[in-house]
Amino acid sequence: MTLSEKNYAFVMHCGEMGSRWGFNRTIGQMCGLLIITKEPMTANEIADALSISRGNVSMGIKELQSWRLIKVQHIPGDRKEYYAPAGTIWDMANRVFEERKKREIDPTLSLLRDNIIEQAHNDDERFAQQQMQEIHDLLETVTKWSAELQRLSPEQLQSLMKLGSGIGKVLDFKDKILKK
Amino acid sequence: MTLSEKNYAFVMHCGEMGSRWGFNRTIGQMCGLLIITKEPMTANEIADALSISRGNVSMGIKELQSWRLIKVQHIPGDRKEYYAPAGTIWDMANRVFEERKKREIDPTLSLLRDNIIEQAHNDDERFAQQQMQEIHDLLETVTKWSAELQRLSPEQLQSLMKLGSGIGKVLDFKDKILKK
DNA sequence: CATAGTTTTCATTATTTATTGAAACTTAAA
DNA sequence: TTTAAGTTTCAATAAATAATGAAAACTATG
Repeated sequence: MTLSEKNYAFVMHCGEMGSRWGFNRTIGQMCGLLIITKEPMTANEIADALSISRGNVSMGIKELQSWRLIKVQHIPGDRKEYYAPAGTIWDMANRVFEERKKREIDPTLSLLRDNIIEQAHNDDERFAQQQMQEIHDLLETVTKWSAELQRLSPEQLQSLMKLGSGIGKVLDFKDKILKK
Repeated sequence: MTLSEKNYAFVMHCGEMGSRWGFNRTIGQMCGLLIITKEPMTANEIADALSISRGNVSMGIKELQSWRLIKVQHIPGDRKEYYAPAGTIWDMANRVFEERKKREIDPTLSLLRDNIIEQAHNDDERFAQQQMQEIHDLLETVTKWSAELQRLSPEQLQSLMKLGSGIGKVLDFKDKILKK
């Protein structure tokens, strides 16, 4: 199978973006390719479609699996492994978020806590600690919130998403109610 | 000035993370260094503190300025330029968000729109377009929301942040009100 | 307008990261 | 148990990215 011009452009774009989302170009391309391809693909088909080596595909698959972005499927009477996206677009976006949180935010929070609990010895250290505290609080808020969003039911989520500029109004509303 | 062990660890960590947030290791270190240093620093001080070349610092400064993360200050009677973070931690986080949106999401949205408006010629293209449409909608929602958050007053923002698990309740509440 | 302090540029070099492909490994079926 | 279809590994190589530092370009000041 050969990609149409538009689809090719999309896959290449995923490559460019991929490197900004935590994996490298090739892996981004693989991900994009699997997303726009209706049928699951074999490793060789992926290699052909992207003109990359079989070994490279194998490594990419391993990586995409570690991000829980693709799943393996089997076809009866066929020994090859077929790969497909592991869920909807929304699922995948969530996975990338979760995974990046695990790889970036969590270690950072841990380092910040280590630094903050220590007694500051002088003014410079005191200032540095204040700053780290701010970063820490910000990251913790983000963490709490992302966990919160994932806990919402799909209906609530949709409701929230549609809210848009209404969010401010709802907040004001809530405050008014609470004051009573 | 030489960094304390803890502060050094923080700066190095910023370096590691920096590469995941859109800039390279050195630039991440520079950013971290400026954040935990109370007084604005000269380019030479930065170079010394991080043991990197003067030229490298110059390039890093340019990059950090393009992200609007640092500002220049002058001291009367001193020809050197002094650099400091451009705003609070929250401001900086916002900038990184905005800037990444501009560099990653916007071009992606544009490419997706180009592909979606085109008439699909066959089933494969039709499927690909559906998927792209989903990505498009997701990204647009994210975009709308981030714009929304930036429009909130600091008080509203804080109120929202404190809401935490209350968000579900407020949503349900809102729905109930609307139904009446 | 010459100078000295300072910053920027950019060709070269160093480092890091990604890719290849042949060999090793795995496994279902004969 | 052997075979062959398929997958993975990893040392070698290629490609991309970052860092250096000397030279060029600025720019306040006398």
